[in-house]
Amino acid sequence: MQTPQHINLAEINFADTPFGGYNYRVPSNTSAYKVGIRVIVSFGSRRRIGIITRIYKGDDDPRLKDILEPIDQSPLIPDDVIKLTRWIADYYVCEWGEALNAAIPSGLKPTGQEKYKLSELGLSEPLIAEESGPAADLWRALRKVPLSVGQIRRRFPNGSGLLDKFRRRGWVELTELEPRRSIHTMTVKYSWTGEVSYDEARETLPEKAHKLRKAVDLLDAANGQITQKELSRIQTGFGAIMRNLLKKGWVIQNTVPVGVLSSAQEGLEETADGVAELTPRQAEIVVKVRAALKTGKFESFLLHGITGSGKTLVYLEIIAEALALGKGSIVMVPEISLTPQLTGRVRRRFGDNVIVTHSRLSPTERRDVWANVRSGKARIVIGPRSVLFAPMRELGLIVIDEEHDDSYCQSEPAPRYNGRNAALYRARLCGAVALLGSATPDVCSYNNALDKRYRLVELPERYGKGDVPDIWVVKWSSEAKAGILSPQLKSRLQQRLESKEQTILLVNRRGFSTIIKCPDCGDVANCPNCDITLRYHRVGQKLACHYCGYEQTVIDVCPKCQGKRLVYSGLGTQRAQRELEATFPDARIERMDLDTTRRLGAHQEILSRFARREFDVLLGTQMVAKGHDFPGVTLVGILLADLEWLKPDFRSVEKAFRMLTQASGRTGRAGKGEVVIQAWDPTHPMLRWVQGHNYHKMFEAEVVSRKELGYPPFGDLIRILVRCPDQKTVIEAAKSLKEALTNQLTGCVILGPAPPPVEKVEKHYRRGILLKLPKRNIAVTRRVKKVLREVLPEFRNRYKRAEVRFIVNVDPVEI
DNA sequence: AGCACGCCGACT
DNA sequence: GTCGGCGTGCTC
Repeated sequence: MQTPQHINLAEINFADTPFGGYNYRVPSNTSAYKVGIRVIVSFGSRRRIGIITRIYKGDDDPRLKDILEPIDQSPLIPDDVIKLTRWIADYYVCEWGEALNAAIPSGLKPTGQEKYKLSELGLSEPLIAEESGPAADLWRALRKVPLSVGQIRRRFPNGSGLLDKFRRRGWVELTELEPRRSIHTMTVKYSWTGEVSYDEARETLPEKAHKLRKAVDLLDAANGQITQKELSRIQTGFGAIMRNLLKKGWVIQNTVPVGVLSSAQEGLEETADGVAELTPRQAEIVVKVRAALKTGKFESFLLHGITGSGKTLVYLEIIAEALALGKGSIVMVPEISLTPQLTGRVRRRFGDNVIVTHSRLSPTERRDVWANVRSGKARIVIGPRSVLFAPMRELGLIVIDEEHDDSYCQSEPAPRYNGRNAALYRARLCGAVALLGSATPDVCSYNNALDKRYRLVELPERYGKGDVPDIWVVKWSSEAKAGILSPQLKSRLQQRLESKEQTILLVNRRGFSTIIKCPDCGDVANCPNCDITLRYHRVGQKLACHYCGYEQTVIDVCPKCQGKRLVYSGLGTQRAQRELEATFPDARIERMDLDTTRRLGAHQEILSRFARREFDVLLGTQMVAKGHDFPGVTLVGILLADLEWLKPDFRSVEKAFRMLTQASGRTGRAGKGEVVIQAWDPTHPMLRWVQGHNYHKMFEAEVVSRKELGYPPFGDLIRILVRCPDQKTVIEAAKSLKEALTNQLTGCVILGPAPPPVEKVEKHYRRGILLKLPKRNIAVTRRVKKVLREVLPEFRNRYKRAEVRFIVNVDPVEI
């Protein structure tokens, strides 16, 4: 039985700082308040938008405030996603609000920031209008337009002080923040009233009223219903015309949500699909997954299928099954492969049931996508990492393509989470099937499969007549002065050019030269903000830092000793391009790297032109290695292969294997292909595994070395990065954090603090602390995270003024 | 994060 | 005495 004091309370979390759960009273009309809706509450002197994360009965307390009003009519964040964000916050040691923020589509976040405007008292301050000085300037600026704290700080010297003064005098007040209420984009719909028939209308209208006649014709053709949005696509300037019809009483208007997704879904080519017939192996896998789907219980599969083995077809069959069962599907793909490859095939098969999200969508488009998923209109949603938060009803399947891909890991800002693992958790919450696919699975995932945590299904053969390519490894060194191509690669490239076949060359480093050194004093051109050499870019004649984006003009005199013999050395894509053009003057060569694909659509454009054989050689960074089919390609050359496994990261061998394997997979789709790998050290064992197309060998070797060092999957890692503009402070802060952790933690190894490979980035010095926890030891993991939750806020507070940041990364992808 | 409050030294 | 700087603590 309830006591009278037991009233309805709500826990509110905010998606911005200050985070932390706060409790409010639920007003008497309780039915409007549900978990997952946004509400407006009073917080200190301000008003904030929060999300109800829990509704419960509790004792009243005079300190509690009432929720002011609800924003949404139905939950913005469905129940399972609320639980998912809670899990992310716990597991990845971040604020719940940060995780919630990741789950809200940008088109539904509050518009703008809070701004200050002059209060009545401020406006009536007569003196200041005449005076000069910063205060008067601010007053005049605010009289024109409200400004945010940030704007004031930027535009006025001592802005925060001035603002403080204004506040104290009561001259300013905050403007109301305006949440985006409607989850739909609205448009005006015109409906033919039928008071006159279309023919009568046409007779009434004068011959010359072309536009009015056109409007009537359009309405006639559209069964009497047309939206402003549709009209504006046909022709501009219908506004006045429709007002005219409105006045005549021929049409009525009302505001409706835009039903059809705007530009979001345009430009998605539907790639031609061959006859979709499953091989016996594929069919076997489909049967297994289908059976799991039908049980309505959580189950996870790892589909290990080499490049070209037909993983996509398996996905399509399972999605079809889910659709037939009335269940929704989420398909997660790496950002880069959101080109027509997979999306085109899914759309072709499932048409309007499919919706695609990607990073280039505007906030409004994201909101549309979100609304269409939630309404149940789209039963299949495809997108990168964030798609895992899609409000899909009756979720039955999550496909995670290229499950090993690092783009599933968000490193900045918090929540620093692995989208693949979070998706697995969501599948668990919903009783859905998770289907992870990869040609070169994450070593941890494969280990999970062997441990029976996932069910392993494999496609070891290429689908169709494609054959695995021959892979040659050759020694190459810059000292040889023979140019960037070894004789072996050069002659093969020559052959391809003669026989009109295509070649892909991978040089995983941007720019022209990577090191600029003065031979007289030994000085190397470094970025002023980071501990890294500047790269020379021939395009634009500049020196650039690839970490922070710093740029300066080319130098020909050493800034230290005025020596004039600066040496520009080191190979990047731009130098490779120039050397190739010099060696093969008739070849048509295109470069694809971050610098040539910055423009919207440029990436896809280059690939499409290559597919149409408009050029012979595609040269670029690792983006040339990922997921595209080019039947014309019969040669792949990989330069500087050693760079990959020399990276200071416990997963560098795994990553190098993957990249070389992926690149190799770009050839041989339509017959015999060849791959030439150039390396300083051609004896590296990893190269044998790549040559033998032997994932298992790589896996076995990695297992041995990681077991020895206690790295995943034989131990869990948590990395704490401490960064600060001052080197001394960062060293001290990291050291004392380590001490605090050492005192409070047992059962885990604490390494560091140590400077990371690049110590200084963007004017901030860094130190890393690494916690090695025993494998899957829930008790230890829990204790460690609990200690972090207690200790970190203390340290953040203590070092707040020194601008020290403490960044926690659970299961980091690099160390 | 913002904002209030309270404690100090520098000015009218 | 008052103004403004900055350190500390709270926001349901």
